[in-house]
Amino acid sequence: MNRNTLGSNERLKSEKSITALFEAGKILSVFPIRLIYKPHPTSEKFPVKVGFAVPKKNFKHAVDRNLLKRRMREAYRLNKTILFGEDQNAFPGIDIMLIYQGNKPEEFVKISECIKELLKKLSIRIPAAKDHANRQ
RNA sequence: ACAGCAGGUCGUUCUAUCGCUCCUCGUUUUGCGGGGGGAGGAAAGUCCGGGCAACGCAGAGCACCGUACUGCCGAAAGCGCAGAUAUCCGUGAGGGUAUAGUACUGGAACAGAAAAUAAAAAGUUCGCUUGGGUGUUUAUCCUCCUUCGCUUAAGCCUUGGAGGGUGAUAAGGGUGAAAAGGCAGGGUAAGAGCCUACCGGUGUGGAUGGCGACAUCCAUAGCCGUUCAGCUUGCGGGUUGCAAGACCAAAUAUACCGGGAAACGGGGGUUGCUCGCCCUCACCUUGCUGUCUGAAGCUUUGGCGAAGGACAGCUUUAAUCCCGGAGGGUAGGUCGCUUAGAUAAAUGAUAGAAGUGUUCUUCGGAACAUACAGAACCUGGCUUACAGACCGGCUGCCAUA
RNA sequence: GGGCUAUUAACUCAGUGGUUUAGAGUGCUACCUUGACAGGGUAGAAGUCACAGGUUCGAAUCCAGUAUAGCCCA
Repeated sequence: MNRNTLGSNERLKSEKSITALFEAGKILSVFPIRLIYKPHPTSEKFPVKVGFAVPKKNFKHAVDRNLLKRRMREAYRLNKTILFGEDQNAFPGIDIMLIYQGNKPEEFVKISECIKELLKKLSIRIPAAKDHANRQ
């Protein structure tokens, strides 16, 4: 049974990893959300690490930025099994950053749909990467 | 009741499911379970303060910055409360703004005669005297017209006027943001605080009230100027800030460049400067010269190009040592840090119900909306944003009911 | 989070220590010069001095507020 938790262990926190992610990551985009990911092999129990960002340029007030980050985090928490199924320990390590690109705040339903679509796209790509690694 | 004035308080609530973060207990081990805590009046802007931390710390003077009516509160503040004076807005309840001192120095565009010393362009006046002359230093009046009288006439004399010259004047007019007390009488050729009375204001002395700023009254003096800045005086201020700072861990290479190592000298510390003092031979600041760079753009591809910026030399070389730059490495954790306490940063999401407001209504209800806004060391003020609700005061002219 | 700057013509910058005219270079427009360009010369246009307040007779300038852009820190 799955509790759909999202503790701090599943959060992307290392500044080093984040810098590497922005320099060498690959981009998927479903407006108004952009997803940046980079495979990052690790032996930790929670190999999938995710971060959320809303640019200050588009949203001047901290209230709006917090609201959008909370909605994105909630949408990811409820739908993350789309990416790696029930057992994420069998999954190779990956770093993900979700960035809100629009300049108007959207409702939770719209954000949830976007995140579902993004995670589906990502899950199609990742096994390919895994196979590529196995061939080497 | 309506319209308004100032002040104060509040600024959504409940249920279910799924989550986040901190503390604690138990089990135990990358966790799970129980219990408890988890945004604001402005958390915002960072405009003033205080705590705290690092640097620094014999002393004196100067500079610089801030501030400036009075009393009280306060750790302190450019804060608050209560008041004083002046001025503006409002019918009013009330609200806004300003406030040390003026000995000295400078300024007040344009316009205007003049902008605070002085002078006087137009205007006003031009008197006394038969005349000479005086007023007034030179000069001692000149020209024209009119009129009474005398005379043949020239001319003499008288009245009035115009222009010029000379002297007096700053009242009135006009200019301006601002024109040097107001009004009346006297005075004068015309005028003027030139003189006088009253009023206003200033200084000095006194009385009363008030803790005080100040207010009221009396006497007296001279006859009275605004504003801005410098300046002076009192008071306060070391600088930088929790990304301060302390400890631990991890990692790497010192390659290269520059400067210094004589000690009559140079430099540094002393919170910015000087003296004095101390220390040191690391460097800092300024100036000059030179080189490079330099946006938009132009170009015949050579260059041109404002402001600005950077570097070097003025101060020997090598070894060695020291210092600085540069390069390389690490960029993690704990404390600081909090009865909210995170560190890519929690305080939430979904569904339903209630409350409030607006609109529609078939009076059953329905739809929409529910402000400003999110802690990052703590804290006192200020400022700015804010749907609405409540509380008790006060005011009302044009027409309040 | 904290500490600081700036905003003036299409672009890059002056300016003012309060009033007279908001200027310079480049670019733009027109004309002259040339057989024609470039260059040169002459003339001209172009500004809510970021916004909305206050002080003042008068504000690009002084005062406080708002907005936008940018810089620094371990």
